[in-house]
Amino acid sequence: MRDAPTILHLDMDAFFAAAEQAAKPSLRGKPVVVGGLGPRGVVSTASYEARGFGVHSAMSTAQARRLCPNAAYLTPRFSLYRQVSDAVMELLHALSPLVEPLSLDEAFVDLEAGGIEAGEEAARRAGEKLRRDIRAATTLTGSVGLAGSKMLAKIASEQAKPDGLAVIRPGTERRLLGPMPARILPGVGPATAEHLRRAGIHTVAEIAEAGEGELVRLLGKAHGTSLHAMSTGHDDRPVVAERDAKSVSVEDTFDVDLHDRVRVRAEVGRLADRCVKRLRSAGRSGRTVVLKVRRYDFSTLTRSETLRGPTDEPAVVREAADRLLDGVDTTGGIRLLGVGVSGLADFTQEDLFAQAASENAERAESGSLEAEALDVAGVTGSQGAPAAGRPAVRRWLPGHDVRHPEHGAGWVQGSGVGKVTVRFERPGSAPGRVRTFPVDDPDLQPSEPLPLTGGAGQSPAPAIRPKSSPGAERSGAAASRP
DNA sequence: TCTGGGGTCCTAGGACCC
DNA sequence: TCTGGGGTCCTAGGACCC
Repeated sequence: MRDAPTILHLDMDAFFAAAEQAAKPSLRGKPVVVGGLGPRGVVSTASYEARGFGVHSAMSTAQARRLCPNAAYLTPRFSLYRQVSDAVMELLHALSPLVEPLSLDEAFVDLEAGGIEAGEEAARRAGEKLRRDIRAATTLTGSVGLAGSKMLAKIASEQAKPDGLAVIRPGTERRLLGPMPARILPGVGPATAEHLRRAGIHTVAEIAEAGEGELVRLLGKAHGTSLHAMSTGHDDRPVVAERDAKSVSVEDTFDVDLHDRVRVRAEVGRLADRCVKRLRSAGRSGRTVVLKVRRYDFSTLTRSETLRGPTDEPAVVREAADRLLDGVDTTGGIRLLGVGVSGLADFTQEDLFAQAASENAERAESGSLEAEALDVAGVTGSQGAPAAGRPAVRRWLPGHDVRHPEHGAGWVQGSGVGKVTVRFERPGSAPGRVRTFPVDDPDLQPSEPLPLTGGAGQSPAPAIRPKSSPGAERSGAAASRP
């Protein structure tokens, strides 16, 4: 707890959806939903326009379509979000060396460690300047919360949304928090809220009144003590710079439940390989292999095995996952499979040789954008990956970038019955026109996201990273429907 | 066509060791 | 041959977060 609001929390507004609207002029001012588009997909982010129809994160995409059939439904493009995120994080580091990212679009900053004067006015000035800089560098808006602790800074940014800044003045926290529902405290999810409700506790003030002993009895030692402290406004957690990951995992939900044991085994093998690829690219190895299985009825189980030492060998992880699968009953159908590695270590000496070899192999492989497009979608589903030997049909994922020698840069609006429709526009352009092509048109090529600023001219080459540049003021936000 | 994917932290029980 | 009290590691599950 600090007596000046020197902890800043930044939260970008509707991040994925806003990035898509910035990249696609025809979508500005329109409902946009980013998420999984398959039959079992869920919403990652809904634009504020879509939220007006009741669409929100974690809702099934099928339900979102019922609520808002006219929204643009797009698959996530993490390379774009990472690009924008890097630019934002760079601005945060300009404020202070002590930055704790929570996700691509959210972070804490310790202003005190950045040498910013301890007082409300100085904090406000820093926060407003940050918001201006973010808008200039990315065209996107972010909301800023300022307070004397992490918890309060986060609550403040939530109150500031969208596109605002809020300060919680030290000394006012108990009065402010007291009437709020218990759910606003970090760590109170659906289960804990229900638990508390059954004990007659609904608000933050009631948590404080219940007392630490009662909360520990209700929720356990760790949860109870921390929750009671939070309810009285006490939170001494420091801002800590990014920590090393403790586990790496990949998982796939299938469009249709898997029944064939052979197929299940094959999928586990693929997941193990993908997991190891990620492990290696992070320069890590791990000791415990975890298999995750979700059955047809959504019941979920995990099985794990700890090896004698850390590994980053695909064969070792695959075989461990395979052994774990032996002990799992798959009758009735499998909805999801996952493979993870935990107990991470940095590389051991003998790993280094193998690592160099595998990285060479990976570099040779990484040339294909199509491969990446398939991978990013995480689309396995009923059709699954194309069987070896069969030519892969190009999949045009809604929202992803393409390039055409005549029409230039555009994005996939939809595809089906052998056709793909593309809207030709780019971040700095006016809303563009739609054209239709055969799915196998050789002129149409998948492409990388263009930067949101700086590349607004004719230059076809995407810049490495968008640098601070105001760019042309956007116009024509209310353009024709897609 | 209810319920993604990537993480973190905590709890609890059993094995094993001293 | 009737039973104690740790500590650490491993496994499994659950809650939560974005």
